[in-house]
Amino acid sequence: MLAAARRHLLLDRLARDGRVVAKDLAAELEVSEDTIRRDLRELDAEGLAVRVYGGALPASPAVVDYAARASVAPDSKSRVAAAAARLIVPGMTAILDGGTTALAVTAALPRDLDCTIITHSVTVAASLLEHRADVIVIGGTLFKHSAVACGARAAEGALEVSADVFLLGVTGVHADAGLTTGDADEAAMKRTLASRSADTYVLASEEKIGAASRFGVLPLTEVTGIITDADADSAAMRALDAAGAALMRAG
Amino acid sequence: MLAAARRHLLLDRLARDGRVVAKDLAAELEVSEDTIRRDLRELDAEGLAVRVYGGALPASPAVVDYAARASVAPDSKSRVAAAAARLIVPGMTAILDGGTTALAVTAALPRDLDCTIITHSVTVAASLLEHRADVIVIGGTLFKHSAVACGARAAEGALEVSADVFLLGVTGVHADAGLTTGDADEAAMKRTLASRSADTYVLASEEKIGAASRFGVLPLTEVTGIITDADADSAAMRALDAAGAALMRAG
DNA sequence: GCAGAGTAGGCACAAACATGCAAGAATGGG
DNA sequence: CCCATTCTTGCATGTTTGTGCCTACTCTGC
Repeated sequence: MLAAARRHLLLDRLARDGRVVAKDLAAELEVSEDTIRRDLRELDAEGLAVRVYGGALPASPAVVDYAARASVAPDSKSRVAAAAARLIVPGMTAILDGGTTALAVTAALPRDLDCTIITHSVTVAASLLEHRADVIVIGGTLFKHSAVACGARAAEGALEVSADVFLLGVTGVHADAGLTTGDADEAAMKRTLASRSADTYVLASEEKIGAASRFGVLPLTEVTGIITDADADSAAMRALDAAGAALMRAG
Repeated sequence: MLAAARRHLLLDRLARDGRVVAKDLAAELEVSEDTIRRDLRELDAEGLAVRVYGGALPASPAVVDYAARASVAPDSKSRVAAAAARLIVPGMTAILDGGTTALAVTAALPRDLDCTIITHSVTVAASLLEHRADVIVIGGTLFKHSAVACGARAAEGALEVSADVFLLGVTGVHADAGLTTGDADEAAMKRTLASRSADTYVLASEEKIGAASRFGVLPLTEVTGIITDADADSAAMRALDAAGAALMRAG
């Protein structure tokens, strides 16, 4: 194997796996670890990778985190996100809400999926840069707490789009209070987005079930489904079920 | 798992969950608690986390990026960015372009500065989340290469704003070709933004001087100033000076 | 102020490392 | 076509780094 081709492969692996282990690659390419180490040292010198003890990491920290996340046991948030990501199929147009669970959806979304994602969250948009999906950003005044565009201009922008599915993030899913969040403006924005989509699914990781915040977004029965991995036998889940919520099992 | 990747993961968890418990992470990553504790101790020493009894908490963001900045020599880009950031004074409304140099401006901007920043870049908007500044995002179709909103909707959004100063990023600053960039749509967007601002300054780090790209943005003489730290005696800089460009020394 | 969890420092071992060297392959001029 | 030069690779070397375990100490909640 040519040395240059090997370097190229190392960079490929860095991009794909988010890391390279000198020992493993040496075994795989049937060269000595010294050779791999030398390659990595040079890639580091060129700024294309970062040499670390045991191998190398990509020069871009974002890729590292992506890979690190994928290598550990998924928590409630990522299980819900993975289930939600499966709802987005090729050719579809989806609206993605802001918040950490929506961000987890972008991480769970296949990078080569051909679809259109509409979002009012700058962090969600930024994390979709590495994806093939078309991204449409809804602008407006940035609400710092959850990194989403809000206000009159954002609401106006939301009215100009429409989608097949809306993945809605909330802070509380409660049998009596319904779907709630912590900010009035944000609640209005979420309502507007829901009205622009054929279907709406709620991203409800464990800690949201049974919780309620100050501002109502929608009644439980106004959404297509509530994606959660909370224990179906818990009191809060039974209450939701009794209230007519369309609970969907994640993971 | 590579030790360096584990550190990354710890930082990621700190950012996501707001805390790290040594015992839990040791179990999750299948290493001893000692190892996690050592990692946390080092992150603390680097100022990237704060060690507490039982685990660690995130360091204040201000300290974190001070630590990050201190570890690298300021390059041309950050010198230009620092000079540009000084143009933004309290009470001002500034438009920030996309690109890595504009991103460096956000890093150079004091976190407690009271101002309004308008941007069509999602990465710039995301990095302003920790700042006191009001942020207005211009939405539209995301142009992945430079992480900015482009297209008809973005142009429309740009026409609705106005500002005191526009910090313009380009890929080429050339005596004959003027200010240029690599995409036609982006060039048009930059022109529109310039028309909405009283003053326009160009972020021209070293490597841009004397370079030219395919699409023209503006003639050299149409901007208020060109901020650069390139050698004033170089041929390219002399040519720019002769062409009537208002060169401003950075650093 | 006591019990139990958490911690730092020391120790030992294994893995990973840089370095120098020599053999072999590729390259380039004569 | 051949010889000199350069580049690459693998190996042996002594060194450094990361890790787990142990012990003595410290912190926290009751």
